[in-house]
Amino acid sequence: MVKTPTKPRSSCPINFGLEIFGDRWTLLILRDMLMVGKKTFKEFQASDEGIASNILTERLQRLEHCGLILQKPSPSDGRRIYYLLTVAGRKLLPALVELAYWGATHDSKTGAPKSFVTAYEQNRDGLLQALAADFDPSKS
Amino acid sequence: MVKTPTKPRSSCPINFGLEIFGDRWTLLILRDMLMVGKKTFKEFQASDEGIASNILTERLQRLEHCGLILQKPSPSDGRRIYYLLTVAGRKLLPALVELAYWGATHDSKTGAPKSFVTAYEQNRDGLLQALAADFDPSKS
DNA sequence: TATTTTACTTGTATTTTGCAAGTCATATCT
DNA sequence: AGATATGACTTGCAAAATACAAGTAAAATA
Repeated sequence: MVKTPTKPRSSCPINFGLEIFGDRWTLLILRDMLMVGKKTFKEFQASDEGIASNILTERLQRLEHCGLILQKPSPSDGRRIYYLLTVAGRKLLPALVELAYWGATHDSKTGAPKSFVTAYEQNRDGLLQALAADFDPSKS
Repeated sequence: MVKTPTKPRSSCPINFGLEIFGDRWTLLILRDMLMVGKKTFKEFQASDEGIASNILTERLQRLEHCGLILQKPSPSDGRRIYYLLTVAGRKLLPALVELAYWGATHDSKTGAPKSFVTAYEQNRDGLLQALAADFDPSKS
């Protein structure tokens, strides 16, 4: 059941984002797509955080509904669906990178690699471009 | 009742942030502090989204618990508590700005001022510095 | 002293989430 | 071809989070 779009609480641009991914799971899916290159249900399910399948289904549908991702069946395997980012979805990369940098520099037990922090601090633009190029779905 | 910190789902730096503000309300409070300059319970409650008082109380306590904000009683009015950002909290500004820019450029009905989008596109660093200076709690 | 303001607290109904198990179409193995 | 496995869901139910309305207490103002 796809959630019928409800009236936004405000016209704030941050609230606009929160109404799409203001929960504990959606941003993790976008992270997996934007920064890890994951594409399938199985791959998202396999992430460390352990999302439940019903939640994953609901979030993927919502993201598609909101125009951040789209489905494309695998040409080689009829069971497999590729979830790919739209242009709007890909534009979230800078926000995700900022969140990742904040977490990497404020969590004393972070698992983020030092290389990420260094890359951000020395050449943010280069990091963004490299990540954008790595996981560009137009190359899949 | 302050939520006792539970074991993180993963060591991902994005997940670290989500466990603090991965809900529909917390980031709005941080927005109000970082970009609007709000400081009191009453001011947060007055925001367009209409947060319930019990939720606001719980979120303020959680943010304090996580070290993103702290309380300081008003010197002039004993009823009033100022909620101020810590250094860690202030460092979330770039992430908030990215989210705001994304929302401003992807919501066709956005209430974000054109000047914000222009300022971001022409001089992101300048915008960040201006916002940081405007709402620096060390000046309150 | 009486009223108002600020920051909560309490209670209850509703909604969302988490977990386990099951379904179903497609694919692979023997 | 038949049996088994895989990928993407669906269902049912308990637990937790959220929304809404109302009430409380300390401090300030009239």
